[in-house]
Amino acid sequence: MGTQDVPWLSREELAAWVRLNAVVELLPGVIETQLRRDSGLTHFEYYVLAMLSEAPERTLRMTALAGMTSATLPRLSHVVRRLEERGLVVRSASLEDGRVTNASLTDAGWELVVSAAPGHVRNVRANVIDALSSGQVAELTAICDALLKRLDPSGKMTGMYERHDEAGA
Amino acid sequence: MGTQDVPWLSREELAAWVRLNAVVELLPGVIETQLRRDSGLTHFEYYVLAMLSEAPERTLRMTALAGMTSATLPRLSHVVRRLEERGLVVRSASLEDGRVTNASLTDAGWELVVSAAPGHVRNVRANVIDALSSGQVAELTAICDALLKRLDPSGKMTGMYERHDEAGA
DNA sequence: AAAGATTGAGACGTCAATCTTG
DNA sequence: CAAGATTGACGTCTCAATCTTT
Repeated sequence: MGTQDVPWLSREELAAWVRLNAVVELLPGVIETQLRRDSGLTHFEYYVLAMLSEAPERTLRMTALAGMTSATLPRLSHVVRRLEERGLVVRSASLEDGRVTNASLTDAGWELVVSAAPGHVRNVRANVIDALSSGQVAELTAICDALLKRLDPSGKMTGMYERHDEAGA
Repeated sequence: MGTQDVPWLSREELAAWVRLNAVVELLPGVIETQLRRDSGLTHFEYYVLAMLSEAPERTLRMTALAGMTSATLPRLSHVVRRLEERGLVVRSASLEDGRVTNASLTDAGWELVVSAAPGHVRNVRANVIDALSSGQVAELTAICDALLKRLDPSGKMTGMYERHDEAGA
C-alpha cells in the first residue's frame, strides 16, 4: 500500500491499471451486445428487472433500487420511465410516505427477465467466470471489495453488495 | 474453470460478478470527475493524448490509437475531431497510404496532458493502487489478462497491452 | 471487394434545476 | 430546509451507412 510518495506508478502498478482499464472498457460491450440482441434489454435494464424480481412483492423504492444497481437516482428515474412505457414495470406513490416512489415488476417484466436470464448467465460464465480459476474468482471478489471501499466509501451505492442474486428468476 | 454445466452461478461466482459489476459502474465516474474538473478532459480523451505523447513523432494512425485505447474506430473518430477543434491534436492523411489518417499531438495538447498527468496519477493511486496490497496488484494483473483473452480474443483492441505508459509525459 | 476512416441519427448518462412531501 | 424523486438540456457512444483508397 502506498509504495511511494511520488505521483507515478511503478511498472507493476501500471500493468495492473492499464489492464483494469481495458476490462472496464470492453466488458460492458460484451455483456450488452448479447442482452440487447437476445432480449432487447441493456445490462442495466436487466439488472433493474432482476433486482425487482427477487424483492418482496417484486417491489422496491427508487432509492433502494439505485443503491443495489450502483446507479444515480436521475439515471434510474430515466430508465424506469422507459421500462414503464414498455409495460415491464409500474410506478406508484407510497402510502406511508408521499415522497417515496415504488417500482414494481409487471407480469410481462417478470416473464421477460425469466426468459433473459439463462442466456445472460451463460454469457457471464463464458466471458468471465470460466476464464478464471476458482482461486482467482475468490481473489477477484476480495480485490473488488477493497476497491469498492474507496470508490463508494459510504456504501450508499452497492448497498452492502450482498445477496444480489442476479440469476434471480 | 467451467465448474458446472447448468447456466447458473454459484454463490462464490455470483459474489465476484456482482462486485466486478459495481467496480465497472463506479470506477469510470471517479476517474472522470477528477480529470474533468482539473483538466477539462474525459478519461478517454486523456488516454488518447497520453498515447500520442509517447509515440514516435507524437503521432499514431487512427487504427493503432483505437487498439491502444480499446475503442471502436467511430468512437475514436468523434473524439479526435473534438480534440482537433480544441487545438490539442491535428489530423493528416498519410503520404504512403491514402486511406490512413495520422493523428498528432500539438504543443498545446502536449502541455495539457503534461499538466493533467500528476493529478490523474494521484487519483488512480488513491482510488485503486493504494487500496490493494502488492500481491493483489499482481493478482489483478493476472486476472485481467485472463479476462481480456475472452473479451478481446484477437487482441486487436488492447494492442498487446504492453508498454502503455500512461504516466507518459 | 476489402481496408481505413468518417458521418449522422438515435439512445443513454450526467449535471443542474425543479418539484413535492415530510 | 432536507429527503425523495423527476425533468430537460447537453455531451458522448453506438450502430449502420457511406466514402475513399488500395
